[in-house]
Amino acid sequence: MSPSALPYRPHNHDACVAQALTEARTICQQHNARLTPTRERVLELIWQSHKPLGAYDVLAVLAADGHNAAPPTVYRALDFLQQHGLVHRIASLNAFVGCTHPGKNHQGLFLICRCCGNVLELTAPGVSDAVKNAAADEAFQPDNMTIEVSGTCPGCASDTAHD
Amino acid sequence: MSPSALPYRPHNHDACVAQALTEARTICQQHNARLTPTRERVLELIWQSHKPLGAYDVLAVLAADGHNAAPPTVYRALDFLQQHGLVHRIASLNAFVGCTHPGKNHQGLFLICRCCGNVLELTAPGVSDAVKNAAADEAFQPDNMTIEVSGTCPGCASDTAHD
DNA sequence: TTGCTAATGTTATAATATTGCAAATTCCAC
DNA sequence: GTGGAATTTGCAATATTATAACATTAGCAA
Ligand SMILES: [Zn+2]
Ligand SMILES: [Zn+2]
Ligand SMILES: [Zn+2]
Ligand SMILES: [Zn+2]
Repeated sequence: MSPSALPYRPHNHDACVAQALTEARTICQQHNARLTPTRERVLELIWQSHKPLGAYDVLAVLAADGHNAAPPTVYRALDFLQQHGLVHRIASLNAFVGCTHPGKNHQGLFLICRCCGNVLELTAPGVSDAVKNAAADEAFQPDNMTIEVSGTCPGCASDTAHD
Repeated sequence: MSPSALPYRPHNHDACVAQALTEARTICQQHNARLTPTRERVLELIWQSHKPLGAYDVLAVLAADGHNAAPPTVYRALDFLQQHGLVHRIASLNAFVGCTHPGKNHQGLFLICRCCGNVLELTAPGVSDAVKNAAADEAFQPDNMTIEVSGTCPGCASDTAHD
């Protein structure tokens, strides 16, 4: 199994978070963008697991933090993070997940487990090429793709196998 | 250009609608499902163009019809129509569009024009195979795919070409 | 300092979707 | 046809997700 399959097996998730935050700082510096405390905190929360988090979930944690935030605070932070390629929005869930390939130019494909909720982001150039070809056949100029797959991850499949 | 590229060029759209309704009746009969007046009317409204329609847009037209409907009426009708493969929900737009391949077993790929709003549904087996392969490489069992591409359709591209 | 821009706070509201229960309709066996 | 089950609809309330509009503050440079 490829090492990218991280969410599906035990791993040192604190290291995931730490790395994501470090990379985010670097990327924001390169972009001359300010990773303010609120933005950084939101990113950290999004990374608290490999399960997508809703904007209002983020909001609730901020509130618990003592940060008296309103929805726009969260949505603005999320917009910023998306803009800089640090998080992705999962359209089929109205939720957000940390990008596992930040800084790299990539088209994500998301494998969403219905059972455990974890999301694995793949780069899948083969898929985006196939989509581009299909679009080109219709003379359509793509500019953004949403590719999301719901199903069962290997962990959950083996859990339920011995029923 | 393939004949499926219908929304992007002038065509007898009344014929589109009529055919969609006829096929819907047939399919519901085959499924032993009841295409009630409300459901049929909602399907007709969804088909009023090749642009996806929001649930509340449908609701507004029903209201104008004199039908005193509440949101659940519309969402239930849309659920029914989705269940029977007569409409698709476009996750990136929170809106619904008529299925152009009803009755056929297919995985849709949607080309969404940002400019005119029209959506072309493709079957694109190449794409779904590529997605299935990518999923299989991670031992993931897909069960539903969302593949949506935003961009510029050929009509809109040629309109803006001579700027 | 002053003035500019980006970022945040705040309030309100818009837009999308669901729950739960009661009433009506339709279906089907008898 | 009639009774009873199952499906469909009506309806009120509410949940969830997202944005608009405007005031305030922080960061930064001339
Ligand atoms: Zn992790
Ligand atoms: Zn990514
Ligand atoms: Zn048409
Ligand atoms: Zn379809």
